Amino acid sequence: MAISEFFIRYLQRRQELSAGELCRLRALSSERVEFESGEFILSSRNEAGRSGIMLQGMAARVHRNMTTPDSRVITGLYFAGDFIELQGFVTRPPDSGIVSMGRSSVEFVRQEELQQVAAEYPGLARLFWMTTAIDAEVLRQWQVAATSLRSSAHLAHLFCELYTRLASVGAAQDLVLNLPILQREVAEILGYSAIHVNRAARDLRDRGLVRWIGSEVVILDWEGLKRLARFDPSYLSLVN
Amino acid sequence: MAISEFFIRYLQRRQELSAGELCRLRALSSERVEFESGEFILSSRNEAGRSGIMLQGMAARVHRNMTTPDSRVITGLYFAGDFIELQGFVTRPPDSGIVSMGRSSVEFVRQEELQQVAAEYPGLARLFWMTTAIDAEVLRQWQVAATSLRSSAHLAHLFCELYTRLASVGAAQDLVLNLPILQREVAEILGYSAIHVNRAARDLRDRGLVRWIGSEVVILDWEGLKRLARFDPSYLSLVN
DNA sequence: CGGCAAATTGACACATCTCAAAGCCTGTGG
DNA sequence: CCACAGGCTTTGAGATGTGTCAATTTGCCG
Repeated sequence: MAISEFFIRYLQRRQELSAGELCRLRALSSERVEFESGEFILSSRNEAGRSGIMLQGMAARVHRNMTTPDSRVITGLYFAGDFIELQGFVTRPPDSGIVSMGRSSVEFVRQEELQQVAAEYPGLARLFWMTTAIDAEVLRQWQVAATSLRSSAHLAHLFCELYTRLASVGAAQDLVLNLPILQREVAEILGYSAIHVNRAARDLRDRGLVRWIGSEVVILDWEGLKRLARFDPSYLSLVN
Repeated sequence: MAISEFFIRYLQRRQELSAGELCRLRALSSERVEFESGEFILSSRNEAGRSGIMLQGMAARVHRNMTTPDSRVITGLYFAGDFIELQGFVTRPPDSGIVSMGRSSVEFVRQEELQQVAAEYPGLARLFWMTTAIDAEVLRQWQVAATSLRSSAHLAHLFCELYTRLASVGAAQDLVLNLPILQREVAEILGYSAIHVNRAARDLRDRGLVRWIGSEVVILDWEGLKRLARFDPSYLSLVN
């Protein structure tokens, strides 16, 4: 199947594409796959040598906790338009991978073919490379937030980032997010226990900033939330 | 000045280079600069549009703490052979940058020229891109360690990583590291207070694992240190 | 209605931070 | 060679943040 316009539209969030580049991208062959909640989208082995682009839904990069192997650590989140495992040249431990959070739909491209496109169009190579760099920059900001903010301010920062990212691709609006994610999974992102996430969420509720019921998160006071989280979206490198 | 053989040797740690690639790399022009302890190697503005390769010494990527602006957060360390600010397409806040830890020496290359080389040699483009991905992978592992390990085990993990990285480029041997770094700066890496780093260091000393005096760190029991830190070096993607 | 998983709350233990003080090292000036 | 000053390290005590365990409540789904 030909590659979807999603892919192209999301690339254009970051950089203008020439006519030749557009044409070459449209000639890529791809395969769309739907995933159920909790399924592995790409395992650490990445046997098929594939890269993926999120079309719908949400996915997380999970690692095994080093001391309690039954719990996990999440080091990245991916939404519509985000690349996943684009590179494929990093050796990863056998217990990390990309997991679908809720239902999701992913478009796969063979890595060889991407490398081929990158070789033909240096501008696209640069764009793919930039994607990896932005992913790393988001992680850096997570680390800065983790050491700078605690409890509810830290959770507020996550909500600010997620709303900004989702709104930028039209997957959220009017200060409402749909996050198919449990408190336990938020804990795996922030490095807290699930119970502490619950307390942080209660604090945001008590302050009248956020209402979080089930998978629906409603931001009641965007300015107040940003202020508490000291949120500055520039690290997301969004053009709009 | 022509580019140093350091650069080339360190690239070959990660991937074989063809004769053509070697030739093209040797034609790059570069400039070597020495830095004193604490000097900024690259500011967030990166005005000169330069990338750097560490030749000697140590550097850290620092960010401003979000709540206490006089303290910092360190999200990356760079040693001989490591690229710094290779990409240059990520917008960073004005308070982050690369700082020399102790004296260091850096080789600068103009980013345009690197992009040019990457456009001519897709294999090199892939290699540069891989460098960014490995940098991110190290940060992911830091995050996993930060949520999995505490206190002395966390510090032990840092020592294991640093010794492995430094030994792989010949900048450390016989279980001795020379780290021009204060306890306060280790705290900025691990996300602890300096006092807590001191207590963690005392614990490692009491266990007979590490002796850390001034800038000299001696690993007394490598196997024991690795066991405590649950260290697995595969995330560093080192070939040797 | 029953059953299960998740969310919520409380009590307590442990990890880590902050503040304060003392000890140590090193460079400087007499 | 000594005295001193300053910054770093070390240690202690108390405050705060966060984890664990247990119990209850809520919400969803059969």
